[in-house]
Amino acid sequence: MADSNKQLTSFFIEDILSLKEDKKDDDRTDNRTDCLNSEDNKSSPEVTSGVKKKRSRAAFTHLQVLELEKKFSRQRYLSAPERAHLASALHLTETQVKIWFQNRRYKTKRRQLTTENGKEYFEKSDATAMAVTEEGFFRASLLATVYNKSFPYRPYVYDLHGPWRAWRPAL
DNA sequence: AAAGTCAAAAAGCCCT
DNA sequence: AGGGCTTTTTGACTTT
Repeated sequence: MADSNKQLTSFFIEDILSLKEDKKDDDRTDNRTDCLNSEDNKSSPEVTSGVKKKRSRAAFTHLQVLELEKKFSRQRYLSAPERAHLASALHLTETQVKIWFQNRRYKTKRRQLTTENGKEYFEKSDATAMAVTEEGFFRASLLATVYNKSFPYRPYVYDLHGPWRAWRPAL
C-alpha cells in the first residue's frame, strides 16, 4: 500500500524515444493515469459514494512491457527490493509489477502445457523445447510487436544479444 | 460506428 | 506476504 499515489503517467514512449507519435499512446496513457490513481484511493471498489467504481485495466506502454519482459527473461521471480526498483524505474506500482510477474509466470506455464498437450511437439530435449517455446516466443512476439504496423516506432536498440540469451532456471 | 474478438491487468480464492 | 490458479473485466484491435 505504499504505492498509493504514484505518478504513472509521465512515461511517454515519445519522451523516452524522443519521437512524436499519433493519438494512440496519448489516449492510453491518459486512461492509465485516471484509473490507477482514482482506484488506489478507495479501499473497496464499490459504494463509498453510492456509485460503483469501475475497475480499470491499465495498458502498459510498449516500453514498460518490453522492460518487464526483459527482466522476466532473466528472472522469473523478483525479490521485494528488485521489484521496488523495477517498479520505480518503470513508473509502475510494486503491485502492478508483482501482478505482472504472476500473470506472466502463469501465462508461460499455460503456454507450455498447451503446447505439450497439443502434441509432443517437442520430442527433443527439454532444453530445446524451452528454448523454442520461451525464448523464441519472446523474441518473436516482441519483435513482432516492435516492428508491427500497429507500432510504427523505431525499433528499440535493445541488446537483443544480451539479456535474451540467458534463460536461467533461477532459484 | 457498432459488434465481435482477444489478450491481458487485476481481483478473488485458497495455499504455504 | 506472496505464490499458483481461476475468473472477471477491461482496452485495444479487427471485422462488419
